Amino acid sequence: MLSKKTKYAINALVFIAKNKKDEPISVSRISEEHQIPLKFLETILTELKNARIVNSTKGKYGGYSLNQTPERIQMAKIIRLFDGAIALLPCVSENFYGRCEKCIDEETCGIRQIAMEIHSETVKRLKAATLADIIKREEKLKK
Amino acid sequence: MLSKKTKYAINALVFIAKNKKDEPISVSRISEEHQIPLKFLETILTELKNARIVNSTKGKYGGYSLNQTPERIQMAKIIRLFDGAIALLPCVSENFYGRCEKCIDEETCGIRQIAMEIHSETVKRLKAATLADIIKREEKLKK
DNA sequence: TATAAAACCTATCAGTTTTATAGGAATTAA
DNA sequence: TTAATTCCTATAAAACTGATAGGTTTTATA
Repeated sequence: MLSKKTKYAINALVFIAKNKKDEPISVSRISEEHQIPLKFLETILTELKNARIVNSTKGKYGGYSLNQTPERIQMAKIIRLFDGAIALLPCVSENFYGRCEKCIDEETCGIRQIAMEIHSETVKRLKAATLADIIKREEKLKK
Repeated sequence: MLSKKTKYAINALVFIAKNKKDEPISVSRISEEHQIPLKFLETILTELKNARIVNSTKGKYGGYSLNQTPERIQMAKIIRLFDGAIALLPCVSENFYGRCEKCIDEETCGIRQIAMEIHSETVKRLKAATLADIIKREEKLKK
């Protein structure tokens, strides 16, 4: 399951992306709109900023805006940033590889093979799921 | 990521299933073979027993054996037993449904639609992944 | 130049979950 | 009777999650 942090991050990004004027959006604005605790959301946006997904404008009338086009912001990246590995097992993870505890032989592990297949399928979909894609889906669903 | 509990459970089940003679297998035997803490493994097998996946024989020379054929024991079930929902979001879970916090409209949520697609694909694979399937895969990989 | 609204910084913390450990009671084959 | 086992109940350390607290710094604008 995705953590609240990841879900809040996705909601915030969708909210920022939907804003057509190119003025930055403040944390307090997103916080009110989505009922996300202000201070918690602040740390989330700081992480997104450190990952160069958004950038910030300081001072009055400041806030956050996207640092990449919505087409380039993939859910795979957001999830990895906040929740870590997407894989079911560390031994099939691309970005957070690790051996399983007490694994006898990775090469002949049956459950590993299954995890690999699920992983590649899931990652493929989470890379296709960009901010732009999500917004397009929502527009379609609203009709 | 799967919890250690789930991984230990799968390892234990594979070990029990591989045993051809139909004598039960003791927890201590699995614990030694797989380096899993004895008492921890005990609680895992108790849960598997409560879920009617294995059954137990008490007393000397007792232990655990499968309560279903390896063809009927699906990884989906084991994972749900120890880790809960397979889905990325509670709102697309079959067995552990719940609304997302602060969700405005489930029907028009874009990330939900993506989570649904990933969920159905993943569950399909985790249902096909039976104990028998895993063992067959391992035999193939050993060649 | 004062003010208000914002990001930025650092620290803390409560609750839950995960991963165990401890010590025995009951059961059963030999 | 003994040894090996499951079964039962309680406890606990460590890590993680979700959040709060109290400011400092920056900047647009009246």
